[in-house]
Amino acid sequence: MLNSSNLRMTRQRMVILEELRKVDIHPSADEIYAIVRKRLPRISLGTIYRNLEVLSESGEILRLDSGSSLKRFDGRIDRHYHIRCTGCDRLTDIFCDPGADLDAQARNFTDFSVTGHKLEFVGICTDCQRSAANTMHAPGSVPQD
Amino acid sequence: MLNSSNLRMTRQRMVILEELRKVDIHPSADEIYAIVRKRLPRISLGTIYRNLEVLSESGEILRLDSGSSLKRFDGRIDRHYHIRCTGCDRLTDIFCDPGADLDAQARNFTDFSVTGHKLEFVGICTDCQRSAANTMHAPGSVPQD
DNA sequence: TTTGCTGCAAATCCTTTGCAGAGGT
DNA sequence: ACCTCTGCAAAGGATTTGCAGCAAA
Repeated sequence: MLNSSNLRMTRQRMVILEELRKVDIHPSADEIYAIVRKRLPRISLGTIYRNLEVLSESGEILRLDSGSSLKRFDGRIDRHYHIRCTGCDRLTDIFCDPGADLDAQARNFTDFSVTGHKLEFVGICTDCQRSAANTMHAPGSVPQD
Repeated sequence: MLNSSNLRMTRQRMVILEELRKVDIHPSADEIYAIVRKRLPRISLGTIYRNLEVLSESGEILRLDSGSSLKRFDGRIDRHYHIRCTGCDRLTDIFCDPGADLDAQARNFTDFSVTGHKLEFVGICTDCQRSAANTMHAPGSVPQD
């Protein structure tokens, strides 16, 4: 999969990927650093970050807690969800409630005491749809799905 | 609501709350700083952060992108969700699929082109349930819900 | 041989904190 | 008056980046 671009499977990249596939603790970059250092004592944290970036870009691993890195705040405290635009990172309210019994369903699959969930939709806002259409296609052929 | 604790409604806190209720852009701390500074030019970023903390603790506003602040990585890329323990922040896989048509439902409530969603459950893991029980109750009376 | 990758260290970004004085209640 | 809150500035933690040498292909 890496071969597709001009990416190289270096020893460091290999070990990071192997170790990440071994564990189920969903480690942070720092934890991965600690784990990988047992096999490659001279690896640097920068290399860890750069490879996690490459590997998640190429789909070999998942980056959790994604979306924008900075916290956002909402003056509305009534129950609603959000949808984030992958183009401009804008966050918009969405007042649907598709997950009425999400928690109840989850309880069948875990021994956690389930107290709630966080659900955020991802999509492309109308502005970004428009500018993508203008840049890449003849106007009017807006990609819908 | 603030009156409940020994909290004071200062001018700064007031303005932050007012401005946050006016906008729908879900601003970051920095954006709130910029907005509020128009009315209170001498306010500091530290004050913004401290008040956002107080206001979200007391339920006046919502803090989005919550959970742990550091990114985590997953070597499994097959479709699955996660559940995070509010006690120890541990992240665990959960292989249920309650949201088969979440995206489809969301499409009825937005003009975004919906491409997906991020769903994370929240709960208390068995370890933390146990230690809470040991600390706060007689053993055996584990709080279930 | 080419050029992507590495280690190192400095830089950057976002957020938190210590302190002495200001201001709610 | 009491004690929380403020502005300021410095510290903190996580992540990114510039650079010269190294090593996949």
